[in-house]
Amino acid sequence: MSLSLYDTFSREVRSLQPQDSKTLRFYCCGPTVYGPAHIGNFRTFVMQDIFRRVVEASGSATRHVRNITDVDDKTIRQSQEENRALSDFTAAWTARFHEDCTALGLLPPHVEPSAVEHLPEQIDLISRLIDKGHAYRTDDGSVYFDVRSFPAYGKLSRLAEREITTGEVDREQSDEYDRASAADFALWKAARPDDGPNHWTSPWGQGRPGWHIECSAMAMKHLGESFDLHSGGVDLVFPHHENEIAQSEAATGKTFAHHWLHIAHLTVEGRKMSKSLGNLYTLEDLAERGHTPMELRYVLISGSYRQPLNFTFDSLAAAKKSLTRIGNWQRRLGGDTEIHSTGKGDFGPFAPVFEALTNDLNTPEAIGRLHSIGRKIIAKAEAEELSPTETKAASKGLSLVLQCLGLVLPDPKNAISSDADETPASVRGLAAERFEARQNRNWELADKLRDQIREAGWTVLDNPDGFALEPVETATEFTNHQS
RNA sequence: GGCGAGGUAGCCAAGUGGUAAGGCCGGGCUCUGCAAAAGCUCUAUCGCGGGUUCGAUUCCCGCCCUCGCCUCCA
Repeated sequence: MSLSLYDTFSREVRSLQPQDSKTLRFYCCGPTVYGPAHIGNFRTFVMQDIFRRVVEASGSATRHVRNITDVDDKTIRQSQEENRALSDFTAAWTARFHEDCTALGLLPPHVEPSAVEHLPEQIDLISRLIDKGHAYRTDDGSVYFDVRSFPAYGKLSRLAEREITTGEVDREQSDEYDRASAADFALWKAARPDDGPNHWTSPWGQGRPGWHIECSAMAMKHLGESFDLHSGGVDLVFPHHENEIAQSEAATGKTFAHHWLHIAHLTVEGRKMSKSLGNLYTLEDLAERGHTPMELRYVLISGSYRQPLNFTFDSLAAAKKSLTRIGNWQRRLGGDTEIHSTGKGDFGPFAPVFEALTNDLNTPEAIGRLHSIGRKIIAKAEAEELSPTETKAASKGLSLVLQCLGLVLPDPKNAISSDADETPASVRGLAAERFEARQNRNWELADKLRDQIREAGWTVLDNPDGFALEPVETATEFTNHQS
């Protein structure tokens, strides 16, 4: 395996190797399930997915753990407001999250632990910290991590202690929990009246876990006390990951994660996403505008994960075009019928694409190379300068490379016969008739039938060997809706 | 204020100490009964000012501007 990857901790690009030289074990901070995830969240998950695919295609096995945060301020507050049981509430949003992930072609993690299902592990970890003098209980029954007991605190985000503790005064006032030092953070929060029934028994009384502790406990349980890589969005560097390091390493004395991967944020039309700006989009929002999840995936990988990426509806439209184009190449090369479960294999002429991915997951470079290599190959194919062997190699390489990128293109064969979708049989019948008319060079009838199909709300697109049908809206819906 | 990232064609976005990938849009062309696709092709000297160098967009300094994080937001 030869993947080099930027590491937030050392701040350099380092070669990544599984510690046991077989299985790369990594943890991803998952979603808080209190609403639909937005496209910015998915940038992180998509990049983590690419990471995994590249590792696996490089010949290493993976163990991928991504948690579900189903107990915290937001889930509790929101479920209370809606008068729903917390578990029902989070189960529904978890299901929605899974649907979105599937639509985006994300490989499911090997383990997807939930925070409420790991309370014993969290309580145990907190106890260890108290025993070692790294945590203390307050009068109200909460437990805090004592930042001063862990001198290395701040090493990931490189904040000197002085900076950590200044500027805390305002917030401390509004915080209902009392703590010894402003930088200390909650491991266990005592139950409050507005938590409703959402509290659990602990040695320190009724309450619930703090946010950070769940990831430490679950990562350790499913990956061991020391594992290969941890990742999340950049905003998690501080405080979340900093706190995870503190808790975990204070408890175990071992290096928590050996490599830290952080994905930069997505901006929308040049601005930070926020509810007040009304530019927080979900997959559903994009679908309403006629865009597919794969188009979004393409956009999300069109920039370097280390740089903020500017999402625009123009780029979504561009993605649609590019995907169509690549799909056509696939068809022209005859398609690749073999299944490549792990993405391992001979990339043939597309090897440089994969190579770009192993260089710090350079997805934009990979896409660039994919286009230039693909174009050349198709030109040769058109000129009939491609031998059957070369065609096969190109077809397989293209298929493998697309798999590494997680891009699933619509099967052109399905589009031609249009039997896999919800096209009405009547429309399909008309289109079939029209195809026959065209074969007989009966242009008059063909044009008439096309008009009829259009009246039924469908656009018919001719191919040399068949036809495709598209609803009229989606065929024309790619203008920029932003004002 | 602290820490960090960045300013590359109309838009999105890579990259390199030796005169800039790719995609979209736009122009030209080919093919196509029409329409749509598809294929080919054209379009930038890299925020500003210095410095180092034979040579900088790429390294250093200064300036201008944008953005992120700074306690629970991917």
